[in-house]
Amino acid sequence: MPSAEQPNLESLKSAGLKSTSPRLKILALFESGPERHMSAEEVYRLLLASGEDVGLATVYRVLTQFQQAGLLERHNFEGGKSVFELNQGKHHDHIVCLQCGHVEEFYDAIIETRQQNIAAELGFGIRDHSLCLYADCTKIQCPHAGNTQRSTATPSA
Amino acid sequence: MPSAEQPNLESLKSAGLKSTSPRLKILALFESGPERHMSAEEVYRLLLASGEDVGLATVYRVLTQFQQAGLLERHNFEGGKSVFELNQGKHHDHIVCLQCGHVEEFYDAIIETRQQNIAAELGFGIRDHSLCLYADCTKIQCPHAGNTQRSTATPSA
DNA sequence: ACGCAAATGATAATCATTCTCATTTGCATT
DNA sequence: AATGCAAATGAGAATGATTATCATTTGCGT
Repeated sequence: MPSAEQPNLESLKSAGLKSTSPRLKILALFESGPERHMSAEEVYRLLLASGEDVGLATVYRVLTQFQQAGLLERHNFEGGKSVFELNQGKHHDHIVCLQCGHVEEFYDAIIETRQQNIAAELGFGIRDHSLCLYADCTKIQCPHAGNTQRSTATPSA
Repeated sequence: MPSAEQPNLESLKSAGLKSTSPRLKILALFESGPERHMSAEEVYRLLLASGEDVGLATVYRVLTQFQQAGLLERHNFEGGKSVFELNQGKHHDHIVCLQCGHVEEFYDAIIETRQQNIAAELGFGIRDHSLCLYADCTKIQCPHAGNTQRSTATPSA
């Protein structure tokens, strides 16, 4: 027998979390699911669709635990619901489709540097930051038309 | 008698909104109140505190109407609630205290330019964007300690 | 196999916000 | 100044996302 290779079990263990069925399934969904960025309800629906029987409350709990453990990142884009993605270590910003909520990623070294400089100029350190560009589905040929989006949601500046 | 000078009445009129007591009071609060950035509930509480009798639903309605009319800007920072500020025409980004939600403003031409470039590089136009830096109260000597902040709120990147 | 703390799932509760609807009010017109 | 009516208001119900509660189940060390 070859030596075991179960990164998910390891991730959970090192996070102090028991290796349970819902947790493994949620982690697997982020690692090999159809979408990198998912809300709690999307995760819930995908699990139900694949025949898994997990409660919505558990999904919320697990997502929050994973976020606190550093396995996932949480984003609060427009639309009123949190979106999660696998924490891959590499920082990046986002561009979100205002029509369907689909997310694309980008990274710009100049902006990152500038943010640090601004923080320094203002005399304090940034704990975190959020940069999100909003665009229309039509412009980015987004393949995810017709999703949910809160009606009154308006981009903040 | 000198010629009338009532910018608020004008603002409402040109927005197609009737000049009512709640609207004038809310507008006045943003123009000369203690805080440039306020949530619906903060507005509501300040009005109650100053003896005005407006309903919370009306505050929400009026804020949304003002935003749609271009009188106010709406921001969706961390903390789960929308924050409004007078639309002064000059675009700026924000730095938000993670402890109490107090907001400071800044503008950086380099970042603005860079965002346009990124949009161009990715091949589509930005409709809007949101840049927000998050810091701790302690670091910015924020005078507004002990306010509300959703416990699970986490900065998005 | 045991035992117990941790985890789960169903449901109630909470929070911000919007909707409903009966009553009131601004304002243009007599 | 009196009238009329659409627009606005306010109280409370409804909604949507998320969290808390609590009895039952399960992972895992002994």
